[in-house]
Amino acid sequence: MPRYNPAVIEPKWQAYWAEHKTFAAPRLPGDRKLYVLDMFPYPSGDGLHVGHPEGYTATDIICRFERMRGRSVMHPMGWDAFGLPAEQHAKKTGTPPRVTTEKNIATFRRQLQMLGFSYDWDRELATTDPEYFRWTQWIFLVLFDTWFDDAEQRGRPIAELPIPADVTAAGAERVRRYQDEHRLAYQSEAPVNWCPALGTVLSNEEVIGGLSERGSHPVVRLPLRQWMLRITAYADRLENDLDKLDWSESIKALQRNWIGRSTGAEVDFFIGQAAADGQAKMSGADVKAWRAARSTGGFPRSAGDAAIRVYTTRPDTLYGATYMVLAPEHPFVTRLTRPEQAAAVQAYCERAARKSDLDRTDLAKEKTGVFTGSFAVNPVTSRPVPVWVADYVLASYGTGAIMAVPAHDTRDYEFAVEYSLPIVPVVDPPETAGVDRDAVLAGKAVFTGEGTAINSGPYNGLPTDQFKEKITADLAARGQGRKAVNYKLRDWLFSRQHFWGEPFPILHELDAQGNLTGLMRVVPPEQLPVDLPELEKFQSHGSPEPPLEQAPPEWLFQTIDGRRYKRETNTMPQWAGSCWYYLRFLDPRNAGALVDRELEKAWMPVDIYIGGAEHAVLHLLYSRFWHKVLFDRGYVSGAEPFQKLVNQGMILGEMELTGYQTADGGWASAAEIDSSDEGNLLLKASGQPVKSARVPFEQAEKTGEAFVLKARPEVRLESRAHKMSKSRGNVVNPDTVVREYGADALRLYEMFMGPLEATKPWSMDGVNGVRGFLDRVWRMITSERSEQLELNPAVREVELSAEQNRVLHKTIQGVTQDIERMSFNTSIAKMMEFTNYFLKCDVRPRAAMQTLVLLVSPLAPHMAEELWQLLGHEKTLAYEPWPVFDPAAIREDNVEIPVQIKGKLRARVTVPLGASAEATEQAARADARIAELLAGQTVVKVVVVPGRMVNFVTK
RNA sequence: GGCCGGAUGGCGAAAUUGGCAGACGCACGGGACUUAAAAUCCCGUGGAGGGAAACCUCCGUGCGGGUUCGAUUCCCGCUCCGGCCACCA
Repeated sequence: MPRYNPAVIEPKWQAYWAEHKTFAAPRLPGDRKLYVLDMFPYPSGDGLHVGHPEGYTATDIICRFERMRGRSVMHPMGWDAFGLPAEQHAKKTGTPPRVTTEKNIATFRRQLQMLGFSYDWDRELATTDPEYFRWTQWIFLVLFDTWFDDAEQRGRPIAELPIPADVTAAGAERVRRYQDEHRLAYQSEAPVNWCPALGTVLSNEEVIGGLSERGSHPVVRLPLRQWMLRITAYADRLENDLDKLDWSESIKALQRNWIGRSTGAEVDFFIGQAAADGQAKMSGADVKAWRAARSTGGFPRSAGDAAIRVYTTRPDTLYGATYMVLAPEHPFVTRLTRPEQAAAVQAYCERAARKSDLDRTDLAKEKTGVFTGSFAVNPVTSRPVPVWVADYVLASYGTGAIMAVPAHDTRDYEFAVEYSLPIVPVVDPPETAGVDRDAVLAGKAVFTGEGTAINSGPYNGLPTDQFKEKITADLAARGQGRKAVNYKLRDWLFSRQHFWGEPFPILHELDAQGNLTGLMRVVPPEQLPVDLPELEKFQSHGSPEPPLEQAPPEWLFQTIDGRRYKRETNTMPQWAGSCWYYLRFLDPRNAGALVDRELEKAWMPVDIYIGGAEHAVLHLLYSRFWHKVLFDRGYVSGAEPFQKLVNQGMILGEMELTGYQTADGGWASAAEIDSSDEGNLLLKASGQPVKSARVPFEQAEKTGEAFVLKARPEVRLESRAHKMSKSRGNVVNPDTVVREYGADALRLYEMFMGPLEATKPWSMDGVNGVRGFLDRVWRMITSERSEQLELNPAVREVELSAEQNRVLHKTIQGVTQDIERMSFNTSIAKMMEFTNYFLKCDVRPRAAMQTLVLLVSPLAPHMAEELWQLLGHEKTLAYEPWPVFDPAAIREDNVEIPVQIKGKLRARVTVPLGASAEATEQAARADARIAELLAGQTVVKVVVVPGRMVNFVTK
């Protein structure tokens, strides 16, 4: 019985494609271009995972399909190759990261080529290649040279930044510093997670509960000079432009959520100069004077020393603000702390400083805080409100200070209960709110929804939304507040204390003593790339400084025009290289520009981008940000890089039995475990098999002749799939699958499992099933009798019967539509139906076989090429025209339609295609069974959808 | 807690605009071929009931309501599962 032999056929065609450069993309596309991009992988030491080929197969099918439909296709692949694992491996073994990386890339390349993807391998790139990261550094220089013009909402060259007169007057150095403060790439002190025991800086994800993920060593937070990118400047555009993109609403929602735009108001609470000095309570005269100054002077850029500025989304609850909270890092904390509270406040702030953000959120349940001893004035009630310090207020959001409204904010309520602070309800919940209204009005419960204003002076009776508008305007008129917008999005911390990343093209000026002056200069673009130096050792050096501090002096120091400079020793994060790789693919060897403008204009944007949902936020947001900067500066022609985005679902491990109950409701017992095959027990009960319930041997013990399940019989029969993980031992290796079933089977199976975007479990039996389909196609077309490969004698040069023609054209139509909709699982089902039908035909017209080979070729290209050759063609089928279906061939003369009585199916009748509603109804009434059932009934109504169904409604 | 997604046979799933629920595949059962097994081919396979049989009846798309001649599909209210974010004022 001949079976398709992938071990021979697949390498043969892979070699053919490589030799003929079958899938080389044209430099410039024709008038119908298609740029199809996969999220390029990080080449880890574990090799390819079965999750990778899922998205890659989907894009490959689209590319092969569209090439056959005459489109110019760009389909490249590369490596996101910087990353910490190679550096950690270097620390352990001394193997340089570049060596490890190249080895891993070689493995990934081999595995991807083994799967027969139609990449243009001449465009392969790696982010770690100096000729690549030269342009990553170049883009950093663009960011460094750009400021964001709020009025025009776009990035502009730093040379166009207006300099205030007082800055100009202060001299050239002051001007440079002013410019530095406005660049999209700027420096700032930011805390890092320093682990002294490991001698390294850790990412937030590597710190769990204040201890390192590896080894559980203490981690401390240290401020360090870091590079930041001003992504917040682009927050509005990043949010608004989502509307133009063909992305799923869920991914858009994820990005919107991350950007986290909210509108509300900023409000100033008077504290007075005296209070600010921690000396005495403010006087009524101070308040009056401050108010008078504000009502004529307007709302200043900053609150000044005499007021605490807060941000709130609920200005309508201002009358219920009974206390205030400052974040422990708030600059006013020290000044507002009275001597008698100083010890407590200082202790609290020190404790908070040691906690990471994660720790703070872990303790979300228990609110802690400490009173400063000072008071501020509620701007509308004029009552003094106590000022507290608590770590449930974050320094990094809003103004780092809040007005607390315990009646209408859950966190404030918890805090107020804990510290017995007054709770004043100011929103009357509507009847429909589903809360205990009396409790809310008594200050015994919290209500966070909208309602009607109470206890709010002149605003009483206003609904929440009107109240917000009115009070914001009133505060603005008095110079005590203004409308404000806030974002959860923070500026992007862009530097890492790692070796294996892109060096920054920045030099820091040194003074005569060798200290940083704070001034810097860029490495000019023509001197890029700044390559990584050779490092002697990768051992930890016991300081939070970056590894590049250990670089040889000739790399580290430079003298230019008589001044000494030290290189920046931080490196860029892994996101940097992946932010713009889609541009480089278009022109990968260009030594004069990151991408030729004509090529960029011709190929961009990416038409289809497929990858995992784990990059739904960060990578896609960062890429869009960089692209917008490049767009503002005129280097790319569009504002968005990825027009259509599809997220493939996760592939889980095989289903595992977690408990069992027999089909008839009884319990399986050891005696009823009937047979076993490799690695599994097959459960039987009451003579009936428990449908496909397989128990891995590890869950059962053999005692004598019987098997005893370790699982307990009172547990229901349940099976469940889990994420693939090394620790669970359920990771499927693509090499094994290809060796056993072939690349075409792996590709086909991953597409047949279910919808691309769904999460779905792996099943080796399923792989075997689609392999069976490939064998059936093979047998349908090739000879079963001869040793030599030849056409099956049933395949003959004959006309198709009308029925065969109908099956053929229905298949063409269905497969074409399904691939267009990316519904690959159903397209495969339709080809299976075709094969099931034609295998039963004693004569299989050659034309039909040839068409099927073309239809299956995007999914199973190796076998298709082999069959195509057998059918007498010399060249690859990669550019054969895609089959077109003939509507006339599909049309049937008669249609069978269901006849219902009161919505229940009672009969089927056959009517001519295009029969009128009357004719259809007559045909239905003429049916013997329907006539019988309708006899003596009163038909109230007849619903006829011609060609679809008939429904008689009786009384 | 917030946002998003999902729930259909023993399992993965299909049903494109509200119109014959379960295509296709797996698993399982029966049969053919075979000394035997594998492979292959044929038949059956949502549940319950009735019938010698052809067939027939009822129930059935997580739960409870609603709209409709008709709901897996639309609306309202829940339950459970998964993902992401999470003291964002």
